[in-house]
Amino acid sequence: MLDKAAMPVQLLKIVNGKPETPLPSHLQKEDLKHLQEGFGHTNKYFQGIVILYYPLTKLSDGRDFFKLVLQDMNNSCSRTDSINILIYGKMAEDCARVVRHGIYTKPRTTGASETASMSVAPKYAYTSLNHLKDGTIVNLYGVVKFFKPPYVSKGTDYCSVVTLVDPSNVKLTCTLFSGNLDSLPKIYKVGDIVRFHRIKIREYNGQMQGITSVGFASLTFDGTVGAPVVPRTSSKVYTFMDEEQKTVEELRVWAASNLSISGPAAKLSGVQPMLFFDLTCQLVGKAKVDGSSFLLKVWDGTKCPYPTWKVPVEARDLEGEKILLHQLRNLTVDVLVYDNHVQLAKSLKIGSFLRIYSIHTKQASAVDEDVSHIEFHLHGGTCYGRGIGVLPESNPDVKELKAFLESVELADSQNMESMSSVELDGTFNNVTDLESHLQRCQQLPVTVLTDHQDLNNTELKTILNSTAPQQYRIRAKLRTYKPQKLYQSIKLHCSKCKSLQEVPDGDGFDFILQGSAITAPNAELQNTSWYDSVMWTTQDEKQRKIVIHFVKHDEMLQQPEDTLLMIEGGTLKEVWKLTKIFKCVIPVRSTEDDLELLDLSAPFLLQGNIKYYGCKQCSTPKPIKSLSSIAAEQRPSWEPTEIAQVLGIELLQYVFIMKFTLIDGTGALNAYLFDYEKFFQIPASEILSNNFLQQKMQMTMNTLCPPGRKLDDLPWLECFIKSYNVRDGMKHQVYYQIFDTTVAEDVV
DNA sequence: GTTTAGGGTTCG
Repeated sequence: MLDKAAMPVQLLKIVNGKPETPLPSHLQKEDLKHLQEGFGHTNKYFQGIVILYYPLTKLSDGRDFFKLVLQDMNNSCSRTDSINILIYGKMAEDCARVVRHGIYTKPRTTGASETASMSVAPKYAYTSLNHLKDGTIVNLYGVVKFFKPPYVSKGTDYCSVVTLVDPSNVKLTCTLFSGNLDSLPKIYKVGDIVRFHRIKIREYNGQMQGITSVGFASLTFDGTVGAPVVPRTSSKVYTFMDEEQKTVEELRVWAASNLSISGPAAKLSGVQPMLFFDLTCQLVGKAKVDGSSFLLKVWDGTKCPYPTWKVPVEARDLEGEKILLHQLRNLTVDVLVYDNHVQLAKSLKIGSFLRIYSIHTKQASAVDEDVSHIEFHLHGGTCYGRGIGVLPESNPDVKELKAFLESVELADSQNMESMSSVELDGTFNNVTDLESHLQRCQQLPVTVLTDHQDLNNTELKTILNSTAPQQYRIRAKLRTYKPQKLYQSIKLHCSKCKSLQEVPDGDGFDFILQGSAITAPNAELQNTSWYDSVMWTTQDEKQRKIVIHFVKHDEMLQQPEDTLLMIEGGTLKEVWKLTKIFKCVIPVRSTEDDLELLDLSAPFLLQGNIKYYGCKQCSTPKPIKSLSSIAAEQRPSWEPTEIAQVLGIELLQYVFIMKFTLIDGTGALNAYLFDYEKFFQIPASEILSNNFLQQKMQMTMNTLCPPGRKLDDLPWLECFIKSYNVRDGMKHQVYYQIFDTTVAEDVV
């Protein structure tokens, strides 16, 4: 490549290892080890891979200067495997231009470094995974497709196995070793993005393999589109600038549509027997069991719906806060870890946040048990990435978990406080006293009125014998209720035609999205005065076209959390991911002259976890351009009601519909609860997508109607009910509905 | 100088 300074720079295309156009015959290839100081090398050439290059700079005499490092790809393990090349003058500029275009990452054009250092930051060259060659040491980027969190190997080091993919669709499995746990990449989930420097490439079993070499260093990034690009690393010094940021962002977008990344992680409340899953949790206690197994007591704030096993251990072997272990005894689960995981498990700190990968839930029953229980095992070995990872407090999943655990702990400690005050109070010396105290508590109603306190109670018998319509105040007990599965109580209600309908499931939405993706995007509807559009085609064989229209405000794009966007051709997963980042997402498709909403069986708007639907009967969808009127407002709030109104959509409201069977000793009647939010103090719109609220509602219902209680022991409810007539042909019936009533403050 | 593991679920 370098012959005489006057020779113009040419880019040679290498096909099947040979230059497409042959090199001049007088040139001879020279091996790096035959180069000698002080010798002329006229008519010789050296071939190598650009592993590093520096920005083109000007010397004090005005000449251009370019430095790059080439590595001999056939000889990279020897000590003299690379050569520094310094180029001056016109050729420096030409060479810099060729190098920039020949490799994966493009260099910045400015020379400023982010650090205070005076030195010029080097430009690393990155090899894409389809261009790896045996025996080379390279720098590369990849999306994590599979990984084994660091574990203790049988040798002297920790080991972590990581499989990467990149947009060339080539996979590379890397086996990384280090005596220092901290210097292995901090990968927490599939989809994370890594940058490896100085990884050695070898061929193993007919495939390329990566392995740590001297000076190996890594950066790891969250793979979520839109998340901050913050590297996780143990290196104190690393180069990371605009190009690197751009590369990570590009890989995120690529991964989002080309890699299947599993959805939200399983919680203890969602475990099923006989499966493997990853659990994100906090360590509450640990204990040695025997030589080959070790016990971890963990919780994630949710309750496992099955009885769980308790591993018997000596009390003195159990490490952890005794009080907390007792308080959380019904929420913690015992995880038994085996063999190679024991050493790591022993070293874990109580209180730390863990992700336990590929836990096995096993159904079993002990001899003295009637019902079976669930056991949690982390078997020996590292198949499927089985292992334990410690998550830092800065991890977004940990932040979310912490907030959740704090809310659970708060509720729990309040109960503990009231219990201990009862227990500590001298008046309650024995069980009978305690019971009578509890009974007195039960005299207090578990629901209260929000209005009409001056009205007197009416007995149910009197109400049943009266004509409708009328309103009453009652004091009654909740004998039973329907539906027992609380999520079934959520319906969609149209306030215009009064119809009720089931909340559609995700499959129907997926089907409608798939159907709409057939419609080709209309280029004329992109980049208008009120939105900017971005279109791309997926890399897979489907070649799907996706367009995102970002609605502007004052001709400017807003922050993602304030932005409404419309999407054409997206999948369920893509739409769902966008809702995590942007304020509002509206799925649309192109017509000849405007974008339009999809079928109203699909949500017309998604905000956070909430899907908003329109009434098919009462809506008259208007062209999408009607939205521009909201975009032009002073501060667009993107309220669903307002969006629905301008789009001609009759917004369906989420409601709880339940049937309460009430008794008071004089009679029994069924009263309907029709509630948006007031009764449970939980928005009906949020409950389907919020596990915590579902548990909260279940707890509320357990207080109103404690399972397994005798009639006498049920708590009292204070309610307002109204009677009304329903005539259906010849049939006439009186119905009752609860209103102006809410669950008591101490019950919520 | 340079092993370890080299992805693909279970003894308990």
